[in-house]
Amino acid sequence: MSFSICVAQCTDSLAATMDDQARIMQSIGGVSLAGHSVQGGMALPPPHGHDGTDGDGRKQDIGDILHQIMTITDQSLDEAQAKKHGLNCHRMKPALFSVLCEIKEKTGLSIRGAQEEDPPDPQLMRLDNMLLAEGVAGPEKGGGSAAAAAAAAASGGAADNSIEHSDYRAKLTQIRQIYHTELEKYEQACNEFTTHVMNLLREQSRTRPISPKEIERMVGIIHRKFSSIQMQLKQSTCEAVMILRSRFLDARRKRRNFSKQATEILNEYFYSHLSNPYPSEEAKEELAKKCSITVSQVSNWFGNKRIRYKKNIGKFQEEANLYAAKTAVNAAHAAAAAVQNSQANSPTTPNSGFQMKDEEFQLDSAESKNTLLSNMFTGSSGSFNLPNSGDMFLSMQSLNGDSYQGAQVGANVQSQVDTLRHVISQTAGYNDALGGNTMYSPHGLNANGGWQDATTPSSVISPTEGPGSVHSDTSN
DNA sequence: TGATATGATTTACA
DNA sequence: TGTAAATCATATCA
Repeated sequence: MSFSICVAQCTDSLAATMDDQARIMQSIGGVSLAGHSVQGGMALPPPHGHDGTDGDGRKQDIGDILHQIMTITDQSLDEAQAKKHGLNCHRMKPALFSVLCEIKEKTGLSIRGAQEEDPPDPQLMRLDNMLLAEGVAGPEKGGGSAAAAAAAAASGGAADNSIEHSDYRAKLTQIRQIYHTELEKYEQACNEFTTHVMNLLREQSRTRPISPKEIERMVGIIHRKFSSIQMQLKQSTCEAVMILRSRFLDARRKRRNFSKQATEILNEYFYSHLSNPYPSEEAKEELAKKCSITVSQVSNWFGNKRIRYKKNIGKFQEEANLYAAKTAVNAAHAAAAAVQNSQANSPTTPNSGFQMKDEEFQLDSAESKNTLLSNMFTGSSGSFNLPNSGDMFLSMQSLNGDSYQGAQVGANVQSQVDTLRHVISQTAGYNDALGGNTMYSPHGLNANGGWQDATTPSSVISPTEGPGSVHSDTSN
């Protein structure tokens, strides 16, 4: 393909040079080398018709010379070498050489085509940069992980994502390998051809005047030819990478819904921070970890949630109540655990039972409290299902950054009790909420639709909030 | 199959 | 740079 074109062009160039030489030889006139081989066994016929009148004869001569040139390859290598040697040793050779130099100078051959250094091709630079950025060119750095990682960061489903990611990387590695193999081949071919041409020219420089500069120029031409071929290779590689990437990104657009658990975790955080639903970076990371999604997905989710909640608060009322109830149950669990811990840690405590101040409820165990609260929320014992309330509670604990700390339990007991009482008093109104009254109010929203204190995102890790204050926002 | 839900992307802005 | 808002594109459901 391009290589053969290049070779053909170089061969043409060489043939043209030889043709020039033949013409020069012809024009030398007085210098006769009759009887001796010239240039690879080419015997110059005796000059005739030099007065310019015998045009046909001259044409015939040129025809003969050309014929001899064309039949050079018919001769054996030894024969050709012997003839060349004969020419080099000829007594008139220096004279011939100087004449050739003179003619060359006159015809300007030595400077013909001389050109200054080309500036770096911007297109080539762009291609190089892109290949470098994609990890195809340059040192291997995990197979162009940049694009894959960027795409992976924005896509969901950790497991599926990693499969897609590895698939992308495998294909990119394949492209990289092919690219490097081809590049190596081109470079090798370029070097071989350059060496060959240089040897040829050096060889010829003994017979005809060829300056090192000219050799350099020829090498430059060859290199330019090969670099244009390399550019085609780079362009093809870039296209392949772009296609691969677009396919990968297209696949990424096929979204999958988050798992139910992930949505619950996110919703819990959202509704428990309703007054300021702006998780900090740490909170986002924590949530992302818990939900097996990425931080940017958490950000997306909160962005969507905020806007959709704000747009249609009524629609989310039920959901808000649901999560408030869950939070309440969690808080109840926390309170119960706190009490139990407190009892266990303080055997001298006179009050052995957990009693509400108003004596309305006596909660002996977490289970009974859970059942009781569930009943309260739903008005019946079965309609409000909290299958994972225990798990949810655990997740809420860690979500808030504070693991339930036994050491602080004693100090927090009172606040836990207060919280529980608060929750219960709220849940008492939940039945009303089901009938149209609302337990949740968009209290976090300003009159102009913005969240209060939106500029100071809350953190999952909030030292001022104890486990019982998980729902601190919702309980307002 | 259309309506709705939902995750992702884009654009503008402070 | 993070967010609001609009919008797109796909998933899900009746």
